[in-house]
Amino acid sequence: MSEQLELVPAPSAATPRRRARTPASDVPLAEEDPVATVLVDTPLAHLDRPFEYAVPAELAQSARPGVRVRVRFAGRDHDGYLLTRTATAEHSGRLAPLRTVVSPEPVLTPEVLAAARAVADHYGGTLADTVRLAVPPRHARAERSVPPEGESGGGAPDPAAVDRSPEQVWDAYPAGPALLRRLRSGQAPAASWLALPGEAPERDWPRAVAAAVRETVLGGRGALVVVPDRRDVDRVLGPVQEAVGPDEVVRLTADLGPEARYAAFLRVLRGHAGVVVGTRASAFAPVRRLGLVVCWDEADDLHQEPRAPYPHTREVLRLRARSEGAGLLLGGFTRSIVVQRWVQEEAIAPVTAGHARLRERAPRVVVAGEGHQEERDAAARTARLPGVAVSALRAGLERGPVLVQVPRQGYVLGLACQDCRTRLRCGVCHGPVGAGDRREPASCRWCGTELDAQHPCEECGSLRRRTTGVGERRTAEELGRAFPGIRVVSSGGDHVVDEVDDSSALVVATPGAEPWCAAGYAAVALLDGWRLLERASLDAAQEALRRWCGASALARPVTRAPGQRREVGVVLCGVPPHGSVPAVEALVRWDPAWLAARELSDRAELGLPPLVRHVEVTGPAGAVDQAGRALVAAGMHLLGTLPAGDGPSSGAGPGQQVRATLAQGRGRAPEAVRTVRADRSARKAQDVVRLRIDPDPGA
DNA sequence: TCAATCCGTATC
DNA sequence: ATACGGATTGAC
Repeated sequence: MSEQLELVPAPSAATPRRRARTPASDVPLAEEDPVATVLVDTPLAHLDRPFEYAVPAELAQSARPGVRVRVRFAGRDHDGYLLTRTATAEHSGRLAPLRTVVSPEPVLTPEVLAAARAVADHYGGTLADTVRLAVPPRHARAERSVPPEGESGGGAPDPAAVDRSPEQVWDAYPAGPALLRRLRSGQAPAASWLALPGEAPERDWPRAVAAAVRETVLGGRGALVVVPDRRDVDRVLGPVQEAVGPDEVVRLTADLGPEARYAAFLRVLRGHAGVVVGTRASAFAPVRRLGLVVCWDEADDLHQEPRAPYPHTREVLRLRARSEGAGLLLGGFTRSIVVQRWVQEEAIAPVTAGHARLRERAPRVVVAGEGHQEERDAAARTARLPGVAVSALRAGLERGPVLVQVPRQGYVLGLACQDCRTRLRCGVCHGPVGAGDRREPASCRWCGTELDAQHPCEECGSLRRRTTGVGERRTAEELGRAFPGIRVVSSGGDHVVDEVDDSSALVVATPGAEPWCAAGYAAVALLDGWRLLERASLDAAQEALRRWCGASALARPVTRAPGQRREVGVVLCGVPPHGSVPAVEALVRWDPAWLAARELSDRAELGLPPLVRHVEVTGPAGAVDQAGRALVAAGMHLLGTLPAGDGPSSGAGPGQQVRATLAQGRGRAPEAVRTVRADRSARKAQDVVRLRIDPDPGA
């Protein structure tokens, strides 16, 4: 027994012996530039600066700027990026050697590094966090499968091979031709483009994007197109490939999976493809000689990155365009308040259609309950599907598919009495009772008290209930009955339908899940408008208009013989008369810039974001309070603190989730946020606190 | 007076 | 997470 213990010493016997640290002098170092500055991948905000390492001779060739390396840092191995090679060190102590060069691929290009720096600075975040968003995870097999630089394919496209579309898509916009000229000639125009609705497929927005990309590529530069989701990528990809040749374009989305995603990244990095079409993660793609960045539907909150430092696509692209001398095209059917501000400051130029052209293209919008014949019909205003909508849909169905937009997803389901239809109220505080979805128990939206199953209706005493605010599936069933014999297509949530053909069908969809229809919908009904308008968000009006316009723009292009009355294209249901609701008025007049300008001036008067940079702090009350104080000390001022998150609240203790909003005062927001982040990380604060600068109000 | 231990801070 | 330096403590 004892003999065995001696032969095989217990592990503990070995531990007291200090592991010999290899001094840098032991290893022969690179003769030229033996010092490397390394961006160490650590989440610690107070260590957000490059560190210097010695370059062993055997890594002298492979340790080039931009490569991934492994280094010993704080007693542990960390990943990092080699930033520079220098002859002498700034650091006075002894330098640890680089452990390995993970891959000789210089994945962090100087341009992307500069962009990441600018983004990190703008958002008061760390460079390491930002680079993590910019460079996809390595995949060794993909590295072998993509041909090396300069080999096969690639190169500039042959201008003669590129099809010149007979259609001049941008002629509809007075500033359009100049925009294309400047992209072609290597300049850096910046534009807010309000896309025309009701265009035929050969000149709709994907074609316009493709045309702008083509001019850029023909001018010898690359382009980057960022859209909100996968479906939009699919819609843009074809026209762009047609415009510049299929080999010149890559699709860069997270849903490709790690290998395909890294392979696509490498095709861009190694210069095989000069054009990228992707979702927000592709905003940092290392496109060479970047000449154009496009952000489509820039007001969609999918462009807001949910990971620190929470950059917004339009801001990443603006910073990239500025540092790389590229053109900037921010497009959509509507315009965000942020972009409206840039337009008014003349930082970017508006690219919009003339009035005549717009009048010709915009769908005819009717607000249910405002028609003469319905003036006295109270039911028309309150009915879910008023008579005007039914007749517009019925007429449309004779010519093709019709679209019904139902704003359900993500909104609270209400409960009402089955017998008298009175809205159910909380027994404790009289707040509205509802549930996020059918599986969730119903609770009060104000105080969180769960609904007592025995709580009788306040009006009639009944215990029977029905849900209000019906989901798009049930709406589909109901409408199916109202239009017997018609095919019903339902799209939303986990069953999104990408496209429908031009045959008659009743298409019921939630906002953002509307199937694309190449021929255009023969009619569009927007239901339950109040549901969008009543969202408890600063930008409810803007967001409502964005969703209405998004669906309305899918309506069939207006074709009308001279003198003939325009058909009803869009029926908006469930809103108060439009004179009093700006978002409704903006839809009817198809004037998104007007609403954006109005919202912007409202906020200017109140000193609200985005005119003043602001910081949102979310987390446990105690930690948020502490961070808030630090921000106030750094010159910000507190606008307010609200309970955060849905569902039953857990009382008012320090652990309660809250959200504080602060506005920039004398101090600069990024520095203030950086300081708080560094401070928290140095103190090893354990609470999860999220600090966001200028977050999208919808996200 | 010196070693063992604790604590705060930097991490190359 | 460690590792290190300086301060503190405690035994002689």
